[in-house]
Amino acid sequence: MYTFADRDEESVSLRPEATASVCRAYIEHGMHTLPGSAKLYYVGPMFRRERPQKGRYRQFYQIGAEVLGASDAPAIDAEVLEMLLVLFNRAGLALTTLSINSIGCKECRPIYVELLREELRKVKDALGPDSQRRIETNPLRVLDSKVPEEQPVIEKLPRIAEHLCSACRQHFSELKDELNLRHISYEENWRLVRGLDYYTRTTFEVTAEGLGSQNAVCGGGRYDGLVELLGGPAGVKGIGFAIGTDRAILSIQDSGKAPNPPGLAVFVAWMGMKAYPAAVAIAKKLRECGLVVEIPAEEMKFKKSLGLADKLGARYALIVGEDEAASGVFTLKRLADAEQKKLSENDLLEYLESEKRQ
RNA sequence: GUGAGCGUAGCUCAGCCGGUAGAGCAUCGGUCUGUGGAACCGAGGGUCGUGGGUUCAAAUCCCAUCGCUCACCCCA
Repeated sequence: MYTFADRDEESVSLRPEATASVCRAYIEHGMHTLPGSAKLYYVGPMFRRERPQKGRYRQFYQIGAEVLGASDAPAIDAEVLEMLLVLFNRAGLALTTLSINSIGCKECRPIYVELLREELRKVKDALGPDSQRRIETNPLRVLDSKVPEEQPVIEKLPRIAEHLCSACRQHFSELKDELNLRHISYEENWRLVRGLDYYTRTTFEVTAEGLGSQNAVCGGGRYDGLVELLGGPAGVKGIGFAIGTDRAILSIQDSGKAPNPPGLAVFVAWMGMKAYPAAVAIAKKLRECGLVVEIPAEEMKFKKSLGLADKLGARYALIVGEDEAASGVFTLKRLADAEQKKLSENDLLEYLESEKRQ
């Protein structure tokens, strides 16, 4: 979290994420009295202080969703993941991998963490300085070390899946059943952890291609203890995710599947000042139909006009010369295949209206 | 916070051991006065990130500074 003093010496902090904020809103608005689980989402800018790198900016954007309520049914976790993957799919974010893990609860995790710490101490000499430090501060973090030399050592460490209590073990097992029910493919990653104590059980992450070393586009998990920790009612469970919007966009762009923005539909190629009034009039009517229209502000040579229409990526050129202005019959040219037809104003509007829907 | 790399035309970049800045693409005009994409010809566009230093002379060498990129750290 980035905290600093502003001009009035007031201490200001920039929010690094929104889950806690959502929990506070849940508490403040008494949402535990709402029927069923509260299903919430947010979109907004967040801030971090670290040096920027690819897909990791000091001001970044997150899209998040949270489910809060009395139930911690595995089906809720699975539904959250289902929604997330549907969203990615619709957005054209392909080649993603969903990793899941369970990090236990306040009963079983501390026991595992101690065990892990003891095992880490035995192999301390094989680890780098960062990991050595983390043995005491946050042993779980050693698991996501990227140092190549440490990998064989880490692979031999005790795994949390083998040390979950029976309730957590069952929850994780049921989660996998629920995911299968929804035909969601995933891989288990026993090294996927969260650093803070209020995180429980399910953790997950979605990674995508084209992002360098920062390849997670979404992270999330269960945080059954957080609402109570923040002063809310006991027994409220929660799960949610946050999408790194900047990274998701980078990955979509990289895959070349970005949807095309609505392009220029009609370029009004007019010739001669006698045709100009008719051109302006029809351009206005086309715009009223919701079409994106470009009309040159100054007279230009006809060849140049069509050339400009092409360069601007217009789908159609509407030709308005003296003949058209006099007869009221326009010439519409489709630029992709050079096919053109003559249409009265009404026919033109009708034709473009039907084209628009395709 | 740590490490590495990079700032030259709108974009991508070249510019060897210092000698007053270049290409491709893009833009604009012409060949071409009612039918686009091509080709050819021509034009415009730069305090070489900024400040200082060395030198007869600095885009080039030195120092500082700002910005950007990638990675580490961190990841609530």
